[in-house]
Amino acid sequence: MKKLSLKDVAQHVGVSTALVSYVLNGQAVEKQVNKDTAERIMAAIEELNYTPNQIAKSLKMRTTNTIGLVVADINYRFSTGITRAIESESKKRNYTVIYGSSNEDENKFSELIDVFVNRRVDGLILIPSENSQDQIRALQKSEIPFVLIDRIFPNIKTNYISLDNFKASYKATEYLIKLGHKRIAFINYKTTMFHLQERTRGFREALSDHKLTIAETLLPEILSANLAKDIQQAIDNVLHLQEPCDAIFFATDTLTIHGLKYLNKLKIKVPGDISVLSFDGSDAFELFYCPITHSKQPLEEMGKLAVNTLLDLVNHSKINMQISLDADIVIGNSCGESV
Amino acid sequence: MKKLSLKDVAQHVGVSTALVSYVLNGQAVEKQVNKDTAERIMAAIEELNYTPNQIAKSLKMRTTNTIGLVVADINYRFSTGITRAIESESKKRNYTVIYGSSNEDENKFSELIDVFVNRRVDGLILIPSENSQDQIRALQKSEIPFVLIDRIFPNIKTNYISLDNFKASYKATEYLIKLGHKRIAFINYKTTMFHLQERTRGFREALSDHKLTIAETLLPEILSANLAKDIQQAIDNVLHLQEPCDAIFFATDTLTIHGLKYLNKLKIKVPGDISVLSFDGSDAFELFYCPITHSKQPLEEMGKLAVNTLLDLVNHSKINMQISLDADIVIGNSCGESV
DNA sequence: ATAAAAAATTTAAACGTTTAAATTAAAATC
DNA sequence: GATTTTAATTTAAACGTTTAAATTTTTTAT
Repeated sequence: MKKLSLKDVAQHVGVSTALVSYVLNGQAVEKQVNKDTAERIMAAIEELNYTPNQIAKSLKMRTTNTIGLVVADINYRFSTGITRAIESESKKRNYTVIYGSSNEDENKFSELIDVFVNRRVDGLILIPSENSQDQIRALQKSEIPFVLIDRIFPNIKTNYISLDNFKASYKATEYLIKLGHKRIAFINYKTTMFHLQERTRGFREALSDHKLTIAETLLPEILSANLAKDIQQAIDNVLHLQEPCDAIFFATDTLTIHGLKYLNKLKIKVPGDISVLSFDGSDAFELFYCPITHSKQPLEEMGKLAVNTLLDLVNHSKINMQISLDADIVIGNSCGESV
Repeated sequence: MKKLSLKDVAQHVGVSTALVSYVLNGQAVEKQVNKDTAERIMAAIEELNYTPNQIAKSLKMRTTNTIGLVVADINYRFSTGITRAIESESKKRNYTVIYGSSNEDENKFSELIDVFVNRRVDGLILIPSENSQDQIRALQKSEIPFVLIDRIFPNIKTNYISLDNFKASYKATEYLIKLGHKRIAFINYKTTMFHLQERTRGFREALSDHKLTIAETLLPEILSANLAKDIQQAIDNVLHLQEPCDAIFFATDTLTIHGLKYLNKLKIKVPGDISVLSFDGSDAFELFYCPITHSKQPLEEMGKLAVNTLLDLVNHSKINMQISLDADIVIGNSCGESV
């Protein structure tokens, strides 16, 4: 059962390939194809069950109707959420997504982009890994459209859809403060990534705006290479200060998970002994005995906006979009809300 | 910065496109290209930073070096695990994966396959949704190679990589029995899917082989459309029999999660009040107070085998592979192990 | 020096589309 | 019925590769 070509259906109808192409692409009226002929062609397409060869089409049109998506790690809840949103929005717009995960490795990130560019994707949606500025700059020099999601580089002017991490963190911190917490620890990665630094900045500013002192001992930094141990160390430290802390705000869901595991191990009760607030939720929270209060990113919206922005760029609009969205706080019971 | 073509580098060197193509594809010696010329061409490729247009190449070669992957739902742990494995193995073999999620919808499943086929993927790796037999049969008639993972149709002879679900379930049940449990409930979906039915079969056979009576009341069936409520109902039922059950074996990780949430709510302690065994693990288990004993599928291996089998097929080997793998039991403490 | 053999290179068609331009057929106008 | 206008269709080049076959150049043998 050889795949048939447009030529085959043209021959079958007894007409040139041009006509078939016209009716196939809905240009029948525009190109003044005889109505009767058009119908015969349509019928033949149906009958022979012909589907055009996208590869040939792509070559001719110099566009592939394909979006390349690089996520930071497929195992992140953020990644699957955003991927789902991007995929469904792309499909609506008749685009296919090619997909890859950098696993937080800048080299793999670059490789994936190269592969996608060679495949002539029409555009890229990227969650860049740390230290990939050079790669992003190189991309800018090429003419291929791209938009960043989630993580951005403040020194590089690109199109992006991101959370207003500063604001989200500020608000979440404020939420803790208003519940009466005075000694709040903020556990974040030691990182050069802007979006995470912004979370720290938001935390600090909220404290100082509410006249709380910022104790550096309450701001431990975790090395992701040494995640589990560093978190245990950090928690031990903030719990054993002479003025111990009354709440911990974790800067990512992964940090929260590791933190809660350790608190479980120490038999420290949430929120009885200590309050916990998480940046981002996780399926893993579901089985914790106490619903974890967390700020929640609008993944659906981000994905949708990313696709729409990208496709605008693909269609040669000269827009320049820097979109920052707000997070919601999902209120659980881990900050002592019901007390 | 216009993308340059093979012709451009040919002109730059002052040579025909054929030669450039030969050295580009490592056929320099075979095609007796002058060593010096070959070097000049290489140099030019480097200098101009030329990369071939994969689209044009695909059109000519009638192969795209692309694999289409359809998973059942991107949010399943199984999906992300297998995707990761497939992606990394594909990359090793110089293939790109195009990817989509059917969200357990047979129509979306079909659509995705159509899109991929139109894109001329070289082959497909599929986790079929329920009721997609017709689609699979249709695929068989086309000449495109594919392999199923995880879920298979016993009445259709296809290449597949799957778990031996019967055996895995049998062994897991046996594990419970050997720990002394006598009244074991098995909570599964009401489904036509073979792999899940096999789990039930394994459970039943293990019981009868160990001379335990099979009480139908201990085998509730859950409608996935009514997941949360059905599970609560099911748990209520098996707990309030006159001879109540001493262990629950959940047939999937999702069922386990919902089950544990409800047990939490009822303040029923695991394993103190009841033992719990899960088919497949989940990140969500991490924060449960008790490590959940579960059988674990070899995702890495499955993904790798799927890619290798598929690529064998793509290369016209006439193999016929039905591979069934064994699961491991990851021992936690939820079946009363340490008592 | 010439013929034959081997090495190096080029030519040109093909993959399956799209589409501007050219051509032909039909209808309208005088 | 000749001319113009409009409608319908075809032609052919192009997209960027690959590769069999043809051609040219160089080397070897006589």
